[in-house]
Amino acid sequence: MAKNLVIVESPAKAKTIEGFLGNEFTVKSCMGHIADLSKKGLGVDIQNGFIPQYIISPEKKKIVNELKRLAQDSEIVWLASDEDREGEAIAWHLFETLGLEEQKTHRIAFHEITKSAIQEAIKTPRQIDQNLVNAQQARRVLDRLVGFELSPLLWKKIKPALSAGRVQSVAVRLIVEREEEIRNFQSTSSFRITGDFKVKTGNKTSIIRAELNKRFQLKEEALAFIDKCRKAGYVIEEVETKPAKKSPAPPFTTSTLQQEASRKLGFSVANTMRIAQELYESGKITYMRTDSVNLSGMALSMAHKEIASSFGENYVKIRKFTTRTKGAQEAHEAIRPTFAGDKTIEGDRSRKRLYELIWKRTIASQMADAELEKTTVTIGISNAEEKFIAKGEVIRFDGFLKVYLESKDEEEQNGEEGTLPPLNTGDQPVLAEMNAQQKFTQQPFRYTEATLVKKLEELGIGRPSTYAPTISTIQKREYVVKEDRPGVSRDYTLITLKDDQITESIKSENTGYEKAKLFPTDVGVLVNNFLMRHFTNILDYNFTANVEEDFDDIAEGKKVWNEMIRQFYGPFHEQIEKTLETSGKVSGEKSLGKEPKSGNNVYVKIGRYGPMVQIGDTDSDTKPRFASLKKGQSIETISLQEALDLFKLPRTLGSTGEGEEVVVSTGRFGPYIRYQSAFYSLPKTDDPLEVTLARALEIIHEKQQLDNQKTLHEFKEGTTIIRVLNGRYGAYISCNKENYKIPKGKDAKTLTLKDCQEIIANTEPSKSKSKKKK
DNA sequence: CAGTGAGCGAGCTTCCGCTTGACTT
Repeated sequence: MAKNLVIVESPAKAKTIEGFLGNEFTVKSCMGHIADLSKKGLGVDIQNGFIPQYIISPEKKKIVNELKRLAQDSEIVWLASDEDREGEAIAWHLFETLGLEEQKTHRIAFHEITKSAIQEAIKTPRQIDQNLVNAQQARRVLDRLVGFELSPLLWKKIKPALSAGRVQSVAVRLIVEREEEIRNFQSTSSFRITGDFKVKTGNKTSIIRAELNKRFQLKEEALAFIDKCRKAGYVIEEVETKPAKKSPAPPFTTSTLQQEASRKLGFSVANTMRIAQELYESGKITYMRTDSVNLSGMALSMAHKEIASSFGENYVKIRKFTTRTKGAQEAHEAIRPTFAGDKTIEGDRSRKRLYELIWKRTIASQMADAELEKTTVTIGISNAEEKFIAKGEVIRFDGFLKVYLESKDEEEQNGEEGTLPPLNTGDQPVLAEMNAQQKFTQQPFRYTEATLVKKLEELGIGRPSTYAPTISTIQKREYVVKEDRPGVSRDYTLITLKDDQITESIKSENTGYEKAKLFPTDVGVLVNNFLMRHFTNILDYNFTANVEEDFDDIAEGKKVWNEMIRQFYGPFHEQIEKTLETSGKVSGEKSLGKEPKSGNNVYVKIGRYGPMVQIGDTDSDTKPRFASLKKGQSIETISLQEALDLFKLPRTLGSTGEGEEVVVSTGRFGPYIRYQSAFYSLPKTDDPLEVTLARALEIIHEKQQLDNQKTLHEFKEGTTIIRVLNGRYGAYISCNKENYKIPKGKDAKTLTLKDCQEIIANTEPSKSKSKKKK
């Protein structure tokens, strides 16, 4: 038995470190937090100084028991969780839970997984920093109080199973407000003038494109200008050449990796994290949940060597990047390849692509600046004040551009500049063509998952480990949806001057096309409005930044943690109580008009199961009728006619010879046909409002035939039916809605009734997802 | 996997931040 037990957070890390330390050391991982607040009630004793009620997380019990056993047999236990707030709390929970003794416990930390860093850490152990632990307790308790008091309020006032929290509610707010900006956006247009000029250099003629330094609001102004230009001459008044340089972006953090993988590879943030995890576990990259842009000395020298040997020493420039992110804790290195010499790796396509992205970004970050030459040419017009400006760019030294250039988000994009031929002041270019194109101002951009992460990080909200889960939570709660939306065609005016002829034409362009963008739902808007009205302070974009300052004070011992919580909780809880009393149920109800044939009122609102239409009032003699809105419909935009159309289902199509009714309706999973108490999904090509009895029977027949192919055997035994079915993972036995695996060595095709009964008697039914709850 | 929406009320839902499970219907 080793004399020393080292506990780190991640198993992959444990494996690496074990190799660095001698056989006197056993290295184990605790897999993150081992204890958390109890989920029964608030998990916080509010009456007695907000004392947290911790329990060992059920899924960690096994690990804790093993660590307990190992700790008892060790002379020294080294708590090597990350050096940040959460890591300190993990160390403290380990200390408490494993029943460690102070003399035999050392707290150590390292920011990079290298042999020297770890040996250095072992030489400088310290005690657990209780102030830092208290800062974490304050963070944890605050989040619990906010989440577990706001959410139940929403259940009472809006609908069940909703949620709210310090992070997710702000994420939803950003999306709701962006959508409002877009709805209120008024597009204006102006005319942009470009001129294509013929220039002679030596005996070669080339064309350069220049843009007028003025835009015209009105078509008439643009026309008048162009008309004037028919008689004009042009002269190059100035050629200005300036050197410029471009520098590489810093190495990846979690947030920038998610952004760049989204822009360059089209990955969702969850996908990026899943693949990065695989790369980490197989030892290809360093830890993927980090807010640091720092690279270890070893990484820098590896990068140096790689760049020098691939591109030459003049391409090397070792740089130290500093983090500017709010609240960064920098417990890890930046995300980088473990071995800079591995340009690529084995593995599937997306793993390879993500790895290469990380490799390029890391290498480029240690390469020389690119040196450019920017040229601006000013062309004067003989009969007008305005000037045409042509811009060009030449790369004199490519530097890091040889490897990698960071992509830009939509809002940052502007036109690329090409090269210009050599030009001289006094040259007289000849106009080949001039265009005035009507340009519209661009509406604000909707968030993608990745640009939302970027925004959250700017606001200091959320952590590398929570960006991806937060994005999926707000989608799971159906506050926002990620969707593609087709664009609309828009006409614009184009005026062209060519061969002394002015022509005017109307062209059309596609605008507003959206791919994988985040849109708020009706429920998202309603919940946001409710929270904004009653809990403005929690939804404030600066709320997190403000409480983080308090946490910092606690960490430095300048504030008492539960005193800070008490000051927050008093007014917060009062606001909860007040809202419970004063606010009625909120449904976002909107009147659409009246149903023509009955004269009853038609409403749209949020009900228990989401957005719905209601015909008739609840206090009238007849019961109102209800129908859910379809996917893609919204309270905001639905018309009276669309609302009434929702009541055309269910439709009875008719009956078959056996007197069984065929009914078409729509459910949670789309339109379906019901016949003999069985369900048949309607193909997308069929409209449930139009489908005929004949067509429905055809669909039923097709499905039945498909099922027959699926069924290998069918045995009837009294009332129970035993089937041998072909599933996605091979053949299995189905009986009384339970499924049974067929043992290896038996051929499904030759199974008899007796065989099946034996299998059923001897095997546990497979767990089905639908009934894992007690 | 598929009918819901008034009322009655039991019993359920929920936070953020650390980390990887599991074995497929």
